Amino acid sequence: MNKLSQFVKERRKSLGLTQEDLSFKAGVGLRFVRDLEQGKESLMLDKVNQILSLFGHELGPIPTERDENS
Amino acid sequence: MNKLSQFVKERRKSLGLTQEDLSFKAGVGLRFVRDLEQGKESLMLDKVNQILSLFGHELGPIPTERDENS
DNA sequence: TATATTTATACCCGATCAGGTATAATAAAA
DNA sequence: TTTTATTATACCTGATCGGGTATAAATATA
Repeated sequence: MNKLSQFVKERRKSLGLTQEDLSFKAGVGLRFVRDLEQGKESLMLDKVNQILSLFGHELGPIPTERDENS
Repeated sequence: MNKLSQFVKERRKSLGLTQEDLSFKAGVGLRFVRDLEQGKESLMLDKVNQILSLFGHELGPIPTERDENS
């Protein structure tokens, strides 16, 4: 479970949507939403963006996680 | 040409690397680097991250570009 | 408890990506 | 200019993603 999957899961729940609801609204398959929330690494960029757009977000390069305790 | 492709192209050049150099260092095919820099939308998430990691970055959800002039 | 809802996992298959190669176009250097 | 290096585009193929479906597990509700 990575940051992306956590982000999606949290946003989805905060909107009171099921995975099925989200897949429908985003126009992707239910299986894709599941793979995403389960932290699958090999996903199509554009499909992920279809989902993130529902949350007003998109994928972009961000500095790699620095260790919090350093 | 989107933000991601611009980011990669700029970072690559700032390091004085050719697309071929980058593809080798990242462990992806040359064709992939080209598709990426050309702004292809349908790319594999993990492959993109292989490249971004060389720049100390990774893909993550960012707020969708708000219009600068509003 | 039992029942319904939601989520997780596994399989099959068409569509498509990534790699490889070749060729063309562009840019840089001599 | 010619030559070289780098980038862009097109084709072919194996591998794999995403959709659909089914089933199981987990969670919530009565």
